[in-house]
Amino acid sequence: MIKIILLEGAVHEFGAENCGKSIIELISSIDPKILNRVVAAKVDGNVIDLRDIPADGTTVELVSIDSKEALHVLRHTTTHIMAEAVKHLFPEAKLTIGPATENGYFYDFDTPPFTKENLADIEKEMKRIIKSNPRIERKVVSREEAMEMMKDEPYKLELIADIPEGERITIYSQDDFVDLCMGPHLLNTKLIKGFKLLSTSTAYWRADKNNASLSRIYGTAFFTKEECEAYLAHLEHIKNIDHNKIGREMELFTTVDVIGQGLPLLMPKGAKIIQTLQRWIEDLEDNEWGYIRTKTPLMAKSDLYKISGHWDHYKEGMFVLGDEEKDKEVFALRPMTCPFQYYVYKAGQKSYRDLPLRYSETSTLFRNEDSGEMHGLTRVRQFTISEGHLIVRPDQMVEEFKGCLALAKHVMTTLGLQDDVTYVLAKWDPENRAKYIGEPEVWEETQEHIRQMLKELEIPFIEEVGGAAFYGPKVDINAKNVYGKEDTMITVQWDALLACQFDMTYIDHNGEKVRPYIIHRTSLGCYERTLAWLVEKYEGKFPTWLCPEQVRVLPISEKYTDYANEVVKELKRNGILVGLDARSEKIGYKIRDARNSRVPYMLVLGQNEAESKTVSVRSRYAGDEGTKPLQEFISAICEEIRTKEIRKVVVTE
RNA sequence: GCUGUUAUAGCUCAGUGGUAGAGCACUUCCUUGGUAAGGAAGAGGUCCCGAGUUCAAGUCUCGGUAACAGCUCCA
Repeated sequence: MIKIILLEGAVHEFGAENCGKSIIELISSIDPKILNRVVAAKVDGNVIDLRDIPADGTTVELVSIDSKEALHVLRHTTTHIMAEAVKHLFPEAKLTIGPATENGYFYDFDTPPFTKENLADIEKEMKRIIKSNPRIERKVVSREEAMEMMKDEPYKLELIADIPEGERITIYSQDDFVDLCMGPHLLNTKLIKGFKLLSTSTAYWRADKNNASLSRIYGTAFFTKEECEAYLAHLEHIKNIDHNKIGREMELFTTVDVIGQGLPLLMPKGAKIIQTLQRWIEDLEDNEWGYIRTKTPLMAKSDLYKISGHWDHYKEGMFVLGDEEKDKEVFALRPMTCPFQYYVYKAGQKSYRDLPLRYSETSTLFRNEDSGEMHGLTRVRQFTISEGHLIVRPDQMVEEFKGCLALAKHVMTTLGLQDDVTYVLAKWDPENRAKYIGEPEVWEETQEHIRQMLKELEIPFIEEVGGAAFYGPKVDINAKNVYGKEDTMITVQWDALLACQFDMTYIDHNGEKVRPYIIHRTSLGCYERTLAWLVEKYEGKFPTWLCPEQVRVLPISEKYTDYANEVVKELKRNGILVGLDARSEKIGYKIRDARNSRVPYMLVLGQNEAESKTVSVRSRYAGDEGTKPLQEFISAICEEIRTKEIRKVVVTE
């Protein structure tokens, strides 16, 4: 017996006499029209092809065109259509792989890079193919048959050779196009209503840079033209909130070719925001979370890095000053702060009573990234992090680690980013023990401790096998940028090992020298990267406490410059970051400029205000807020800054 | 690091071998009491850097630098 669950939930049962029929045939016997709204099927949660023949006893669920899985199938089929079009226009191009992705699909070809014009031609050919509505066929074949069919496609032959013995091999085809593929695919192309080729690039075969460089085409597809257009509009929108674009427009940072790659210059506004963040973090750590501050050198002799292991394993990533052959001493700019803080610890004998010691430093680091890696403020060669090392007794480890997570959560929440991050418990890989030091039981126990802490702090998290450092598991807090690319913002790492490497000890209550444990952690992570993230999160409209300009004073004409100056002085006296626009243009210009600068409050001053000592407030949160006494406005904004309030931007303009 | 695209005024860009351009911004003057744009005049350019081809290079060729996209990498 085979059960088919229809879209509306009704269950159809087929007797044994129907075994051997494909899902298409089974559905057609109920009502052929169902096929217009179904693109695949699911058995035990696995998406399968409608051409498949369900085994006796199977329950088959249909996948409607409204589902996420359906979009995946649609895109997978679209990429095959694209490959067919490429084959028509570039018969010498060799096929490799072409999967659907989160937002679309790509296909890699071994052929010279495509140009923009090529893309337009390919798109045209795809339209022609889709219009002709070819039937998409599937064949289950033997390995030999597959190799015969793919004999002119060396990459496909390589893939066939990798298919495990006994696994089913399927070939999909439409028109003259034949491709090795697991499917599932649409039955024909008439459901492809909206599609677009987005960009070209190159990629390595099997993601290995030693392999051939392939030409990739990215595209996307939807079941309706409207959805496709909406997605393209969305792409256009995110381009306009990319920190690398608006961060420059807002004059937060800039780059200069003669200064170098990955070395952005923070301009006054960007520097102000980072200063606000830094003062907040330093005070928070020192006054409320028990940290003590260090200030250690930005460079050291090679000797230090030889002890830490960086000289042997990370020299390529460091800026080395001097020539090992010629110079007596060679220095390198620091890529991390760990050993510097360890030597602060080692500068005196420590008792178990001294621990935990929570060292923190606003630390500038230098990493010589490969030239293609730099991006805006998120991937740079010089950056500053809130780096800390907690030297603790083993029995304090859990509590202190939990404290670091709680601090990280507090920081995220204050910035309004708590819901935008993914907490990742990066674990060891028991299958790859050579990569890690320590006993399996200790790893499992430590990981369970961390799991427990995250649960107690009510932090949702995912677990990732193999992401741990060689010395211990860690929690990474990751965030996605506007394009969906993930970066680590904050990390808290468990380290029961490095104290030995640096010969760090304390005297325990028996009077014996023992090894402390170490927690490597950041509370806000990299300031530059955080700024980038805030820009994208708030589209440049930061919470008031972070704004480099919190209020702009706009006299309605030059007659009120004196009163404006008075207001500016009073705001400054209250610690408010204020700008004055005393140009002689019409007020409309001034308001436009303040809005473009994303200033949260504007005070529009005219005769009535000057006489009655009030201000007309216009804010990005509520539009025109009316006229109020100056002191009332000051108290309100000071309170907003003090509490670091995050107000929702109301679009009134 | 790899592949591709790009680099012209503060910004966005036009300019396919023959006198350096537009819009916005800027400066000055006039105008202006209200929410995306009043008028006039003016200033502003080693056309990224270096070499080559040419009678002649912003334009063609080569090398470098930087920005962007993707890949790879991120101890």
